[in-house]
Amino acid sequence: MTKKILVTSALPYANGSIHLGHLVEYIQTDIWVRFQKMQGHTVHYVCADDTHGTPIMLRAQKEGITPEVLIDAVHKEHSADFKEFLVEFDNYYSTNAPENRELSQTIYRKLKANGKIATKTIEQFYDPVKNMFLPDRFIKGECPKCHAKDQYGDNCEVCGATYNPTELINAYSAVSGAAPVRKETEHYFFKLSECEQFLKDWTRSGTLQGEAANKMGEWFENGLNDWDISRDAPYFGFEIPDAPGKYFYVWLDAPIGYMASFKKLCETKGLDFDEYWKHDSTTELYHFIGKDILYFHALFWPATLEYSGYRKPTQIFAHGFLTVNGEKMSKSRGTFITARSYLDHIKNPEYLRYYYAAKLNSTMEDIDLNLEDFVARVNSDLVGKYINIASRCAGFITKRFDGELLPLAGSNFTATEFALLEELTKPSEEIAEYYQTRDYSKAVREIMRLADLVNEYVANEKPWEIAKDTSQDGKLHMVCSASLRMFSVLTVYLNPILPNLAGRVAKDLLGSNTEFNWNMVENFPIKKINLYQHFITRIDPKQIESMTEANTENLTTIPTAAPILDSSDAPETKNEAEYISIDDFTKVDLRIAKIVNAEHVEGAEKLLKLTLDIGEATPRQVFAGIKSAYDPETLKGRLTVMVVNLAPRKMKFGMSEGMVLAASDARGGPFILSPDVGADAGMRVK
RNA sequence: GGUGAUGUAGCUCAGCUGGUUAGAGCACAGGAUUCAUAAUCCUGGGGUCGUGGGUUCAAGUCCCACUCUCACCA
Repeated sequence: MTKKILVTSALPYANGSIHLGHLVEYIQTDIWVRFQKMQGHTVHYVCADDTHGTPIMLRAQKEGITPEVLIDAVHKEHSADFKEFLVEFDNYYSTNAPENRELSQTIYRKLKANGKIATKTIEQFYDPVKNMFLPDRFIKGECPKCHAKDQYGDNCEVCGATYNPTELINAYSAVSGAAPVRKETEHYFFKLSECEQFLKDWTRSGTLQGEAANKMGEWFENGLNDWDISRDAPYFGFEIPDAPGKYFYVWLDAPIGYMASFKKLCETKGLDFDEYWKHDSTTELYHFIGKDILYFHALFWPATLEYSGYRKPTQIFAHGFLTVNGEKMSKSRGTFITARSYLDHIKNPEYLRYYYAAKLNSTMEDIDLNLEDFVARVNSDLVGKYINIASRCAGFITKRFDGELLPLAGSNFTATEFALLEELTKPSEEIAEYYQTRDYSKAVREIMRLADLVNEYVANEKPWEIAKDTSQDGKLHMVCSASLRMFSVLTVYLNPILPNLAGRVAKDLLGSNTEFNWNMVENFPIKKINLYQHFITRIDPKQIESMTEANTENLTTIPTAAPILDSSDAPETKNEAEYISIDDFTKVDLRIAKIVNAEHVEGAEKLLKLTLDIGEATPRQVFAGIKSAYDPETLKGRLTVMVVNLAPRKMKFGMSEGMVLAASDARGGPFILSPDVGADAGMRVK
């Protein structure tokens, strides 16, 4: 039975590059979509950039451009990244689109007509310099518990305490640095508290994974609060109808972006939008998301849809996070890898698709990208097992039989071949079920087991020996034909994961131009094969090394834009009378210093002991408070900038003969400086 | 702090409703082989299944406590 299916992946925020963590979801979804299409279903896969909100607005300001220009540039970048990773959206749109504005406002009006909107005056922090209300995460200050400086408004990263921004000591705006003031404002709320029964029923109706349903249970126990859906101007987003100066909170219009993207697709492809979104739609709707945004998709979103008269999602598929080498992605370890950086170094996106597939299941467990394992697994499974089958048999067929494969019919093969072919095609339904249930790791496991069987068959039949005896040409032809037919079966199985490779194999080797469908497991249309050429090469571990190195360097040499805020407007509020003269400046003797040694200081919480070569007879010893941000090993051999004529100072751990310069503020740091290429130890900085 | 998930060979992971000597792939060792960009095949070594209790004739598998890691919530 042909189904009509609409699939979405979560909308990436238009304020940063796609990285390997994002890709887990898009690859997971794309594999599923391709699989569904192979089953003959009608599938539409849509997504969009999530473009609204304060961070986008502030970043655009910082860069001196309009938010529209910013999100347009990011849209191009994201689209290119997805395309190269073979994530095949039917439409990749933007939440800042007319369709989304209209849908958001329509939905709001329906919610309001249904009595689900309330207003309430609340008190919020306000930045008197920037004249804007501040979200919690834009307020920083001293932790009321442990007195750590520069903590966010909601919790302390040092002691883990949680609190309200009002409790912060010496709170300041992360935007302007000014002390925030309390200010009243009227906000609009979605009365989620009235949706509890509906949501309880909905979440129990098989729409969520077991773990996700448990999580929902927790939320229900705590009781549902009304959801604040408005933000005050200035805000980059859509205005709320009949509420001047009030904008939809980004999380209201973001999921509606799924609908908007599909609506746009309907216009270009002539589809019926209502068929997919009307309240009693019989089509299927699936959202792939990360477990971090389950709250929005399993509570707000279905409630929004229900009370504005639309259909609800059929199912929500939440996945876990990505770790790299067992740890959270880290810029200092070089494991915060963008999609682009991966492409630059590893080139082949399908290796990552394969590895993710080999790790993914239907749960919300985190998956780990172990880079060594990645290399081993891709090289051994794809090159050593799968493609090797074609590689070791195709040559005989081309050289001895003019590329002709023996047809499946008749008595061309013995019971052995038929039995093995049967062995390969028999798990077709099982593998399909694994794909269907997003248990890709089991699918991959099974497919590789089959690849092992084929290699074993080839080893047993020894075509290279048969080939020596021309009287056995018939057998040689049979063994190689059978192997290649088995290879084609594996190719069909792997197609959702490796669409490009499978497509090239089908076209360039097996001479088939047919679109893949699942039935080709049984009868792949091959008549004559073409000359075998290598399709894929092994990953050299050095590529991994250079990738992590490049990403480590990125952090220290290029001041990559922190994904969040900016306080560069702050200087305009400072007193400009405090100029210094050039003479004042030249009093500071800055030199390029080579870090010849760096080590931990026993007993010191923040210090590293650096040995700095500035061209003097004996290197300087300097203690620098950069332990929190740097591993000493990574510093050795680097060039940086030091103040040479700072009065030496006796510290608890020894003399410090100068200081190294480093940048930091509320957004992070310290980041030490690096000179441009060409500078060398001892050069004066002026 | 509360809640949830997780902890099985060097690495990545399977182990369903408890049942013979705990599995796979990779890595490692030995052998075979040479068609295949050193791939393939066979054999083998390697785990007190996070820790400690308990239930049971029998527990990696159920219960309790503790602990590690991750996440969410306040």
